[in-house]
Formats: sequence, structure tokens, C-alpha cells
Amino acid sequence: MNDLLFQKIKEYVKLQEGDIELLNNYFQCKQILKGDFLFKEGDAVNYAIFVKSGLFRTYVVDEQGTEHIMQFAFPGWWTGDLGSFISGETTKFFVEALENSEALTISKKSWDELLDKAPFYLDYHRKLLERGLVATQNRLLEAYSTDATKKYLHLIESFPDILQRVPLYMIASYLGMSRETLSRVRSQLTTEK
Amino acid sequence: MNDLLFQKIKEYVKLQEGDIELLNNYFQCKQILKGDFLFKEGDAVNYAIFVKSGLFRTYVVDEQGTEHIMQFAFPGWWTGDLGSFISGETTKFFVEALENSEALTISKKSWDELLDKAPFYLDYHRKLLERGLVATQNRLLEAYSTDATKKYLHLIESFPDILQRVPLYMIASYLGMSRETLSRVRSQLTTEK
DNA sequence: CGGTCTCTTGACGGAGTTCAAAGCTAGTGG
DNA sequence: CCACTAGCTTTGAACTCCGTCAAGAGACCG
Repeated sequence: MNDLLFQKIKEYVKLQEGDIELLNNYFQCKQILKGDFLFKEGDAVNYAIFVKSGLFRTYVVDEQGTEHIMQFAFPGWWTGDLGSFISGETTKFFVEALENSEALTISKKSWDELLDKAPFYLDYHRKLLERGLVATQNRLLEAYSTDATKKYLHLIESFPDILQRVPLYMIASYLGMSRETLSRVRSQLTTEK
Repeated sequence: MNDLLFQKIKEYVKLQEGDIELLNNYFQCKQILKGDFLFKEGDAVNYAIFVKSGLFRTYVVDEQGTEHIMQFAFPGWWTGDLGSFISGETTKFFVEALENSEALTISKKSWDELLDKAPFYLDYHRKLLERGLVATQNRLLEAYSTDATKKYLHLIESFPDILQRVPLYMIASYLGMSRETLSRVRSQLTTEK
């Protein structure tokens, strides 16, 4: 029932007898319809979110009212707002379901208890953080050193099915460019080949 | 002798009797002269680096030969290349001392041993990763949503003494703009006020 | 002093944004 | 089965910010 989570954890650490039962006690399953929000700006996000099925986007709205998509979260990924989760402060992010989705949630209190009780979970979390930090650093580097066309090509290489699941204007926002620019990038790529 | 490290760790976790002695066994101190490198692109960086004194910069050189500074590391900060450290692959970064500096280093092997033996260190490392990830996400958001002037103002607010220690062209690189743009931003700020 | 490194200033060009309009697509209801 | 609407995408034209190139001015150091 929470198979995907177990499978993901097993990619990082070894599980012992009983670990899976232990985990089951800590997570709650939630259904979210397309277009609905897990949370919005101003909420205190005192829980973590694991995507079981479907798809989510995390974005902020800046002072000019422009949306900036920070993350797409596919099944097997974590999403939410780490900053709000660890500090207790309110979030500036929105997390919206782009498809009918299922998510596992775990409260901050349960989370801390789990880290305390289950060394394997601590280890899993640490490795996840390490990889997450490296990935974010790489994205930052890409933002500074790469032009629009290369960013787009890199994205569809990394997530080949994203074009089938996400409208282009959201992809543009994720890549830090306007919809019009992405449109022109794409038309140039098709005519050139 | 490794006081700064202990002090920093204490900001995150409680230390017990004997913890400090334990730590002392794992770290080596290194002197680096201004202009010298801790490592360069192509090296396998199988150690972590804690800045004891001085100042370092981490940068990459892209295909066009342009430098992009990813981090300035002040005393009390960690630097290096987390990606290379955890994966064992070679790095694409350069880490150069901008002043005569001292750094504590710890090999990957010692690091793993320390995480294994010292729960407080595991906890410290985890909290550091969490904060590092949040900080990098915020920088990414800033890169996408903020213009040159605001980025500069935010930087000098966050690190007031950076102007005394780092040449402007490096600050420009860190902020993802050309030296000329930074120069114009600064002259505009002084004439406007 | 002369040379190297750093910073500034001006002119020009280019990548990407903004604004506006029109085309496309899919879902809805008659 | 078609008409209508709403959301998404494309296209064009003008503009803007920033990068590039080039020249010169300080500043620091042997």
C-alpha cells in the first residue's frame, strides 16, 4: 500500500524486519484532485509530503504577481517546503496538484520521532538531503551559465514525459523564461532539424 | 585549537564530555596561501573542508571559458564539492584561497567513521544539510525573480564586509552578471541617493 | 617608474521580455 | 453533430536590460 515509499527508501538503505510496519504507522494517505492545493502562501507547513501518484508543482508569486515554479514533484519524490518545515515559519510557496494525485503526509512531530527511533530513516533522510543539495546547486549553475535553448533541451532529456503532463507555460516558468521565449525556442528547434 | 569548529557544532547540537577530543582525532589543519588552490577541476575531492580562517571561492569555468563563482566560504563555513565527495566522481569546481587561510580537512573515510561513531555529528551534519538546501533554493529563486540591483543590495546586506575582502568582478560573477553591469548598478545607486 | 590587475565609461548588439492579436484545441451544451 | 467558450500556444513588433567590445583611468607592487 505504501510500496512506492518503501521501494524508494530501499534505494538508499537496507530495511530490516519490522521497519515497514513501523513506517506504516507514521504516514497518512491523502487524495488531492487536480487543481487543488496542498498548501498556500502564509500557511505553516508542519508536515512533509511524499508523492505516491499524480503530479504536483511548487511555485511562488513575486511582488509583480509573476509565478515562479520551483519544482515539479513526480511519484516517488518529496515535496513541500523544507524551510517552513524545519523553522516553523509560514511558507511563501504554493503546492498544487496538476493531476488527480495521492500523497503521503507525516507531521513534523512524527517525523522527529521517526528520526529518533529509526536509524535507517535518519540515514535515508541524510542521503536524500545530500542529493537534493547537489541537484539544486546544479540547477543554480545552469540558471547562471546556460541559455534558453540548452535549458529546455536539458529538461526534456531529464524528464522525457514532462511534455505530455505539463503545459508549456509552466515549463517556461520552471526554466525561468517567458512562455513566448519557450515557444520561439521550440519552433526554432523543429525548423532547424 | 579547533575552537571555531566546536563552537559552530554547538550552535546545532549539544556536546558531551569527550566529544571534542574525539573530533580532534579526525581533522587535519592545512595552511593555504592567497592565490593557491585546495583543488581544481578534474580532481577527485574525497575530503570535506571547514574554513578556520581566511576566505575561499568556489567556481566553475564553462565551455566559453567564463568563470561562475558558486560560493564564497568565510570562517566557520564548509566548502568543497559535496557531489564529488559523496559520489567519488571528479569535480568540475575550483576552490581558491582569496586570502592566506587555514582549513580543517577530513577524509571521506574518516567522515563516514565519524558519522557512524558520533550520533551528535550525524545530527549536526543533517541540520547543516537542511539549512544549506534551503539557502540554495532561495538563491535559485533569487536568480530567477530578481534584477541586478536587488541582487547586489541583498548581497551587501547579507555580507556587509564582502566589499572589503572580495574584488568587484568576483562579486559580479557570484551574482551572475558582468563586471560592467555591476559597475553601472553601483554608480546608479550612489548618484540616486 | 613601468607593468599588471582592477574598475569605469561609452557605443553597440543581442537575447529575452512585454504587449497585443490571432490561431489552435478540447470540453460543454444545445 | 455543430457552435461556443475557455485555456493554451503561437506570432509579430517594439522595447529593455544586460553582455560584449574597446578604451582609458586608477591603484598597487615590484
